Formats: sequence, structure tokens, C-alpha cells
Amino acid sequence: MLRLYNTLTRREEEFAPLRDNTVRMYACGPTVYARAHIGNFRTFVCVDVLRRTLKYVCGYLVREVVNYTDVDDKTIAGAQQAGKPLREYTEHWIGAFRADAGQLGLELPEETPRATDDLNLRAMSDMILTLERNGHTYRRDGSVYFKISTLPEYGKLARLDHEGMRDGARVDVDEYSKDDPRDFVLWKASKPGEPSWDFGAGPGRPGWHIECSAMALRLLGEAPIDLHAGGIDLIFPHHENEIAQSEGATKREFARFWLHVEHLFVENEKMSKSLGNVYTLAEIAARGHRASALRYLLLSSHYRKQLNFTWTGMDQAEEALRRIVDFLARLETVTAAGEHPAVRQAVDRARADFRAALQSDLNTAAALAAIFDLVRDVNAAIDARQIAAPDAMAVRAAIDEFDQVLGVVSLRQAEDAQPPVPVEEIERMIEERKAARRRRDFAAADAIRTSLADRGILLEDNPGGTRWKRK
RNA sequence: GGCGCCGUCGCCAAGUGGUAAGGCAGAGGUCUGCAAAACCUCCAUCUCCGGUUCAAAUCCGGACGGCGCCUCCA
Repeated sequence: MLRLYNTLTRREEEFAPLRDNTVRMYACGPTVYARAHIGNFRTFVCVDVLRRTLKYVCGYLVREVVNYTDVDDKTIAGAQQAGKPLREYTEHWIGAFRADAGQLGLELPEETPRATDDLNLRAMSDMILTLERNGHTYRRDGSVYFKISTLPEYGKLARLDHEGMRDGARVDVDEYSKDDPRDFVLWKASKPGEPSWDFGAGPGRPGWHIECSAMALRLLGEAPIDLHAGGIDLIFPHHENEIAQSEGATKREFARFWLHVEHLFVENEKMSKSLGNVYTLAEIAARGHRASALRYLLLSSHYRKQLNFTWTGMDQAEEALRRIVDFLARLETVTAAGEHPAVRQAVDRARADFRAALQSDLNTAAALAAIFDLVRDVNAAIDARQIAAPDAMAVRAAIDEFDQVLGVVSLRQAEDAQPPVPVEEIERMIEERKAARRRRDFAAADAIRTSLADRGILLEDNPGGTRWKRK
């Protein structure tokens, strides 16, 4: 049984979908005005592992919605600056996001709606009209606001202290038009030069929070949905306001489980543009690192702990992953017939440990340890010749199974399949080197190895022959 | 001012009452034309001080240190 920490209750709870063995989940996606940074991707990678755990460990069906926020102050400003229509401008950044997501091995969610799709704008307007009928709103200067005093439950997710948050708390003073500073806008009145739609709530554009409520319920069906996820900073105000909107409109609980991923730091500092430490995947690659290593690094600690990104951390991740990939290559060399119960036992143990780790609030660090335990045991078995081909296949199957969830080995192998030197050339040089070694011309053999190494290809002489791999 | 989190080997990181997983790096050894890979051995008593307990890294109290949210933010 999967146990997940639920922000709503601040406790770990057993998770199961409400109906049909299908998990209906929603995760807040990116605002598409720039390339997403690695902090964003920490959240998306963790949500991806959650998704895969639900599917491959728990055996549930998953229906996941991840939105693209394609209308807000930043996207509008960006489009204006670029001199492009909003839709075209955001299209470009959606493409960039999908490319990065692909490199990081993120599974595609079932739905990736855009806020400005007509169906979604209509759903938002309908929800606002319902909120209006339910007495949760007021209008001012063409905008529609949510009146939080109409919802006694307001603040239950963030555990807001309604009295205590005055001194020191910075309150938005320029929003003078609101009754209460913490009331929030559902629909913004149209302004000259800004895109505007009218699906019943009046001419204007959506506020920040309404899209998620409307799209989640439109695409996932009746409330409550099973699970809602996002970065920890979204707890307040975004998720709190999503709850207010959804519950105010449907009069039912919005989401049963809330899962929040802690922040990624860079060299012990919060990522911020002024510090110049906001990295994108492209910048990681420019430093010679691979997406697979970043994914590994992101999974090497628990999602509810702050993770400090460092370049030495990336190096360590590269090496750790290499150990697994080298191991898999070595497994291929096992050809003996027979069967060894000790290997099977190690596989069974790894399976049990791996599963238990993920079921325990997605403990990916412990899950990785289960893999390394297996790697060590089986490597020792190979050295001792206490393993046969069928055993090796069983080991391979287990690792494939683990990687369905972690998604890190297959990613690395796909990268390795595209070496910096053409495969035919590598193979030709291996042959030349083999000939040199045969005539005991080790100087020539080593020269070949060195020259390939300089071009990013390492050679490894094994009993069965020479293997190449990317540096 | 309010709410909350964290402090485990040189680095990363599990473990949250039963006597310290795993990875990286390092030392010694085996194997190897050399190298690589692999294996074996070695490498921490958990920030500090008190307390509870037969037993605490794990619970309680305090100190010190780091961080988050309350405002756009994954």
C-alpha cells in the first residue's frame, strides 16, 4: 500500500484512488514565458516518479492533467516585447518545455491543456458564474473577486492564522480595490493592449488561480479528485485559492491528497535571477553534463527535503549512474548455463526493498540503495562465476522494472547510443587496436585508446573482448 | 510578529525507539601487457547540553547553526 504525505493533514496517509482503480491527478505546470529552470524540473521529475509509481508499482491507471499557463502578466509582456501574438509566443516556450521534458524522460501526461483554449476559458467563466450564484464573489471595475470571508474553511491547506498574520506580513497595498487585502481576483477586467475574452464573466482575462480549478474539474470529472501536486511555494496562495474556488463552486471537497515538492537550491542559495544562479537544462548540458545525471541527482534525495544543486553533486551523479550502466553491460557477458538460487534471492530481496521504499512516501534514495545492493551482490557472483545466463536475465528484468519507475537508466542508455564519435569509426579503431595488441605493439594500442579518450570514448578490455562507452 | 522545516562519514544521502543503508571520493590488496571495470578489506555513533527509557541519531526541553512560507515564484 502506498503511503503519501498529505499537506492537507500534515501526515503520511495510505493512498488509493476513490473510483475505478484510476488515479485522477492534477499537477500545476509551467508558465510558458521562458525556458523552465532545473528547480521547476525538480518538481516535474518528482511528480513523474509519483505517476510512474502509481502505474508500475501500485498497478493503478493514471489520468494526469498538467496545465500550461499561457496567459498572465509575464506571458503578455513577453509577447508584446517579441512583437508576436500571445498564442504564438507561448507556443514557442511550450515547445522548449516539451523538449526539455523529453530529455529528462518525463512521461507525457494524459492531458496538457492550455489556459487560453476556448473550452477552458468557458469552463473558467462557468465556474465564476457559479461562484457568483453561490455568493462568493463581488465585482469591481469590471473585475470579479473572490470574497474569502464567505468561506470559513479558507486557509485550511496553508494553515493560515487569521488573526496572527498582520505584523510583518507584507500585504499587497496597491490592490486598493479589494474589500479585504487577501481577496483574490478571479477574472481581470480587460485593459487596452491586453488580450481579452468573454465567455460570460465579462470581457477580460483569467486571474492566476481559476484556470487550475476549472481545468482540473473539466478534465478529471467530479470532485474530489484524488491528488493534486506542485511545488511547495504553491501551497499559498495558489493552492489555497484553488480550493476556495473549487469548493465554493461545487460545495464538495476539491482534492483528497495534496503533495508538495520542496525547493531546489543552487550552491546553498535560493535560485534567483539577481544571483545569476538560475540554470536551465541547456546550461547543464553546456557544462558537459547529461540530462540523465540531473534526473538521477534529483532522485537521490527525498522530495520533501530541500536539495542543494552543486556541480560536484552532478559529477557524483554521473559516476553513480555509470556504475549501474557498466553493470548492465557486464551482465551481457554472462553465458553459462544453469541456475543459482543465491542470485534469485538477491533479486527477490531487491524487488521487495525497492517496492517498500517507493511505497514509503516515494523514498527514491532508499530505492536506489536497493539497486546498488543488487549490483554489488551480482557483480560478486559474476567474479565468482556463481551466476548463469537465466539468472542474469532475471537480474536484468528486475532492473528494467525498477527503471520503469526511476526512468534514469534507459535515459542514460539512450544518450550513450549517440556517442560523440560515429559508431563505425569506434569499431574500426577497436579492430586496429586489437591487431596492434596481437602483435604486442602496446604503444600503438595505447595511442588508439588515448586518442579515442580525448574524443570522449573510453575503451575497456574485458575477457570477452573490448567494450566502448561514452566518457 | 505568526506558522513551519532542517542539522547523520571529506562530499551526497537513507534511517525517526532496539544498537548507523546506499552512492561519490580516499587507502591497501586481487585481477590486468598497461589501463579500465569488478571484487575483498579499511574508512561515522549521528551539531552541542540536559532529560525520559532496560534501550535514543530517532521521544521531550534548551542552546547553537542553516533554511522556508506569510508577496510573483516549482
